[in-house]
Amino acid sequence: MGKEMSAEQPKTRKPRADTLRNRELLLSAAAEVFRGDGGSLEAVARKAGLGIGTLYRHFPTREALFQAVYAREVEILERRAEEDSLEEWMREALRMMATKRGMVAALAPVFEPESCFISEQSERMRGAVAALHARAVAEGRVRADVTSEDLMRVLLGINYGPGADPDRAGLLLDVFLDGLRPRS
Amino acid sequence: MGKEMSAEQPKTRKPRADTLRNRELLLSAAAEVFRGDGGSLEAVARKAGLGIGTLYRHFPTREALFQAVYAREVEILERRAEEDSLEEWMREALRMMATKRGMVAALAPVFEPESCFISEQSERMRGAVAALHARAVAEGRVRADVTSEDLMRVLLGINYGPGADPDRAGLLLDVFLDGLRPRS
DNA sequence: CTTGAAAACGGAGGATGCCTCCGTATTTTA
DNA sequence: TAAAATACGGAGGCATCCTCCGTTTTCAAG
Repeated sequence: MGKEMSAEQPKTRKPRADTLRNRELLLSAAAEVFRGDGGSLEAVARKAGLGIGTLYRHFPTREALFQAVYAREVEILERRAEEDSLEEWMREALRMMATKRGMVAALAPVFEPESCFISEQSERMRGAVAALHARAVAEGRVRADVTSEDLMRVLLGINYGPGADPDRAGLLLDVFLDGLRPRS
Repeated sequence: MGKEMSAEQPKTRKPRADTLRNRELLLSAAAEVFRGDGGSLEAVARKAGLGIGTLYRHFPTREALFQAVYAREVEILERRAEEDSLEEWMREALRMMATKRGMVAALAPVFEPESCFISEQSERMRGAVAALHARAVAEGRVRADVTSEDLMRVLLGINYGPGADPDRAGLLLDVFLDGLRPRS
């Protein structure tokens, strides 16, 4: 808080090339390893052809890695939120999550309910849901006492909760959405 | 299948006293350790003042231990299933689960979606839900395409899924139950 | 191009947890 | 009380986590 007064341009070096390259390597390795349900962090580093230390420097925690892998998909969802209806969108999200189910298992070891991966960076995702939710509420299409975060909860719960079955998730979402309509 | 023909009384010894005592010690230690979210099996054995080997002999797997701790609560639910309505019962189950949320986190490390703790021994719990569900379907009070196992999934999902919030679970269940009524 | 310092890499190693195995101790039965 | 049955304890092999620091790579100033 003392030395650097000026904005932020003067003292920044260009980011090193290997850093960016390795980050990419790690992300794709992680996606592949985690897809197989239950890979270790060391396995990720190995598959990327990098040291374990490098992995930890890029992604200090399990969650950080997970979120980074997910980032791109979230962006897509974010974009779709502008044209889809709430129901369409939730179904789309459902499909997307189904393909990555294994990651949660891999994530589980250090899972803390508090700093859950819903929060933090995926603020953007919540933003997308919030927007859709607000619209739907304004149009009187959904109950007002259910929050957009509740929607996330249900989505994640039927996908990743204990005993979740991707084949049933669609139907369960249908039921929930039915119940979501304002009381008649 | 060859030697012992008669029922099961003749060749059974009396169960050893230490076995029963230790089983109790382990169960209460487990309940306490797991409540604190994220305890190790070795911590359980330590708190019980017993060797890790003893723990494993009593409860060969994480799930076995978890289920044993839960057994009593399940019995209660089983009993209530005979007098409660489906909705009342699910709310009761909700309350019960809320108190034990940490255990799922502790269970997670070896979590296999397949041999999930829903299945296996807690067959009885599923039986209870199944009975309630069958009754409700017969009376035309719920959609027939949702199975009793789906009900468990939702219950567990909104309680233990990522981002679950015990304070919201009740409302979410309400919504789901609303949607569960047959399409008009 | 050279060069030195900033930045990043690699992986050894300490810590912890899982689970098995078997020598020792306890309990039961005769 | 002694033999047989049963249970106990915890060392040890293996896997993973994560940190720490000596070595290597990259950048940019001269």
